[in-house]
Amino acid sequence: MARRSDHSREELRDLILGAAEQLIVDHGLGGLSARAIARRVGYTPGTIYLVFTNLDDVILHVNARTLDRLRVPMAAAVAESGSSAEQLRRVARAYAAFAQAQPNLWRACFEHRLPDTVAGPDYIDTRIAGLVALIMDPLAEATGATGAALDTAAQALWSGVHGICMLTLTGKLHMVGGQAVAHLTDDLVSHYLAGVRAEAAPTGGAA
Amino acid sequence: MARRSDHSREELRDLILGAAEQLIVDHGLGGLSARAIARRVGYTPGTIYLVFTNLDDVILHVNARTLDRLRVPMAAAVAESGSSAEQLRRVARAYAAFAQAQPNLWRACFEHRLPDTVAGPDYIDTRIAGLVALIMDPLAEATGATGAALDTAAQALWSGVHGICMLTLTGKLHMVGGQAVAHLTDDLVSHYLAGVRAEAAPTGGAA
DNA sequence: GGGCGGAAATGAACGCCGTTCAATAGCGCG
DNA sequence: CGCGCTATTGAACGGCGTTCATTTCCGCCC
Repeated sequence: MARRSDHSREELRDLILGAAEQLIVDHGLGGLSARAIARRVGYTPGTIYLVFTNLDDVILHVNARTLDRLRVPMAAAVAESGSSAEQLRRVARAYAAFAQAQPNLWRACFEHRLPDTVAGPDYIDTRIAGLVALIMDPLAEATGATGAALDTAAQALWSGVHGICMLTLTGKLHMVGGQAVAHLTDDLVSHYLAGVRAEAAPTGGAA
Repeated sequence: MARRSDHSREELRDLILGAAEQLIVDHGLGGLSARAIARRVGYTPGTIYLVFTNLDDVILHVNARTLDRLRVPMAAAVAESGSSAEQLRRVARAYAAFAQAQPNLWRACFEHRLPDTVAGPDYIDTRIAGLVALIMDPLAEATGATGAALDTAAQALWSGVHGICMLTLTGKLHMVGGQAVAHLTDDLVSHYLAGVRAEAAPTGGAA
């Protein structure tokens, strides 16, 4: 044993992340373990700790990858032509579609909890902030909001769509008529935007 | 050892649930273990399995308790006088306030994942459905929606408020201006309702 | 070519976990 | 008083994250 550079440190890193990702895809976060990763890559558990500081570190890097992949369809949704409201509906649908297509990876991003004593790393914060940033321009255009009002709208709408995905995915939305996710996000985005606009151009009358 | 009926089965059940709840409150779901519960109640781990089928069973019963407690302020919020829109804003605030006051218990209800092969028990589904049912009447009144449209509105709004609570609590809402939870839920509820109403009484003009 | 320094990888170890179950210890009854 | 019954134990199994002394091999220098 003790092969020297069967794989470079970089290769080993990718190997481990790939194995971890596959384990999460197949069995969820709960199916991930250092020993399972090691088995998959043909090393021993100890080796993982030469490349990552601990399992949380591995998970966070898998999550970073996932957020990068999630960004692609979301960015595309904003890039396409259409009214700002349509763009926002499309982004929400893209988010929901990703969550449905890769439920275990998506959930890993939001269900993984690290010890209360340690803060999440910047490279995760940055990526999430980057996703939220995608909707700011269309949202400003669709609502006419600026400053703090725009921040509020972004947070409310983003959280709302996120909540729809989460509750739908985990089956914790117990209702008689279960609605399709895209239908729910469309409904939330459309009506929320209409509501903000209605407030901007206040009571009753035309113009 | 082997004390006979120091506690009745029923007392033991409550003892275990109380200990489990306190452990979750103090350290989150991750701080819960059969051994920790046993230590707290002065029994051995094996005893827990005489009363509950496994740890998941314990957690689910703690969650049922939590949902019962969550129901109280929510029901009070609907009972108070005020417009239906105000009632809905109050329910949302009550939900958010509970989530903030008991973050670990609230999160346990939604982050606990049982093996994919087994379905959640009815007594959880029933309780969640009961909570959602609280908002149906005011929502019907506030929006004028009925049937499937009402279901859609309930699911969208409920999920939205839930998402705000979850992302705020887990600190995964990465934005420059972090808004207070109550502000966000008020904003979402108000604007969503306004949007649905605006659609019902369609374009521009008065009446 | 031979040997050596240093680094890569191992694998055993620690203390935790959920869960099971034969063995035991104490109560209630005859 | 002693027996049977059952509530409870505690040891055991396999798995977990993590650490680190030990081993194994590579590349370099002589």
